[in-house]
Amino acid sequence: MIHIIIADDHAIVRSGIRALLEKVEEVHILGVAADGEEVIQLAEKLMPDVIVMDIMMPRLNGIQTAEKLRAMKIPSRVVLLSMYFDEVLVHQALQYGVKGYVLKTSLSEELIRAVRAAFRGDSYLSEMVSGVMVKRLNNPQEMDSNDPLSTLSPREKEILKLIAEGHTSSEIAGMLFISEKTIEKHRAHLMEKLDIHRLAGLVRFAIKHRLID
Amino acid sequence: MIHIIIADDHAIVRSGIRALLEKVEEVHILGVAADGEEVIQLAEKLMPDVIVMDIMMPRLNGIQTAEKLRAMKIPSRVVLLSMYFDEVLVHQALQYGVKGYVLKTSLSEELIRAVRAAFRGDSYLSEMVSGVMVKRLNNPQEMDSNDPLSTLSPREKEILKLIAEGHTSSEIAGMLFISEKTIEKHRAHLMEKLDIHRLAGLVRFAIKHRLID
DNA sequence: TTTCATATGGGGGAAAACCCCCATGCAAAG
DNA sequence: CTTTGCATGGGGGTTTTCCCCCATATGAAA
Repeated sequence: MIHIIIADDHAIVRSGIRALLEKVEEVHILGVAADGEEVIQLAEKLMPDVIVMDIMMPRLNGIQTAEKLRAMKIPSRVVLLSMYFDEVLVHQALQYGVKGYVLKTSLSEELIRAVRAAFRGDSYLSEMVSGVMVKRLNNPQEMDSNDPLSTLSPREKEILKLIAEGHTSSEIAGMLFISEKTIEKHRAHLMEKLDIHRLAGLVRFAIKHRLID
Repeated sequence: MIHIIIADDHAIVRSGIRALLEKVEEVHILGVAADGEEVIQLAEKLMPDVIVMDIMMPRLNGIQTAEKLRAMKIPSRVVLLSMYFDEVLVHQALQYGVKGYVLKTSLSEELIRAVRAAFRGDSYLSEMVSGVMVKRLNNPQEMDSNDPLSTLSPREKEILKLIAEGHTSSEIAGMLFISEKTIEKHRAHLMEKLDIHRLAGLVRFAIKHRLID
């Protein structure tokens, strides 16, 4: 029997995951929680084998909760669910002994696989996640990036901002008193570094990282 | 029997909601979809009684999908699921005949209630949602008009979303099975209506008005 | 009934973005 | 002292955007 606690701040998602996991025979759901604090309290009392929780929760988030569980020497294995793939979060999660990192876009079978692996003490990462992490291990130091913005030089950030504001390369060249070719060079370099190959993507990146708006 | 289609871009959530609704006896799940386009195709073929879908999806979002279903005279009732409460979205949703607006933070019983209400032709809004909407009805005129999104046709909004997601005109033409020239025409029309004459501006507009991100 | 918005489609062309190739100078790090 | 990253600049080419011109069909509104 795998004894499980489920945590997600969205009650419907919580119930959905519960219903999903309950279809697996060897699974028994001990309880559910809406945030990390509740997880801690429940875990202390119920000693689950596996805790399946969303990474984005109010009060204590998934990572912080995993950290605290570890500090309290609660032996439950943690499987994190995440909306997006975030390299930094995965990295942190693994440091705190998290056994699974599954994207919500993954098939439900992946979640079940992750739970089983965690129960055995093994790790399970969504394919997309593990792929990038392996690449990571091969060249570890290069960009310690807690933030992709930090991989950009000041000049690149300046130009990215102007691009995202809607200026053309020739306009930017005029503003900065340098050649249009240089702007294009920076633009290409930006795209390569960020692995974004379309203007629309650059604009979204700039907004997301608060260079504009 | 209530015949249902479920749509959410996160496979795990999708399966979870499916498992949840399948526990209700009179419910039968006809199919699931990952975005609005798939919903349209499935709904046309399977004629579900109720469509339960997330409001935030790639390609066609929940609101746009409801709008399109209505335009196509598909009689299925729509229940929208949303992460958070957004007055403008609820207002739009109700305009397009959406029968239910349920927050993901609601209890799963609420979703079931909403599905049953929709099946009967009634409406169901999460408590928090209905409260604010009633307040709204008491002073109706003030808003509604200055929303530039409302000046766009459904097709234009659909295409704006795809543009902002970073697709080229030819890609979009391929997705929608229409000519690249028509996409360019819509694009030009969009820019004229919004008085935005650069791609970067369109992306910022789309994000600001929650068509994406 | 005529007009208007919507949605569809096409030709052509200038500008911008995007993709290679090439190079120089400087400063920091190995 | 050589390498590496940053910033600068150019040649040349394809694709995409953006701007005109043109058109047809439908359904709603005036």
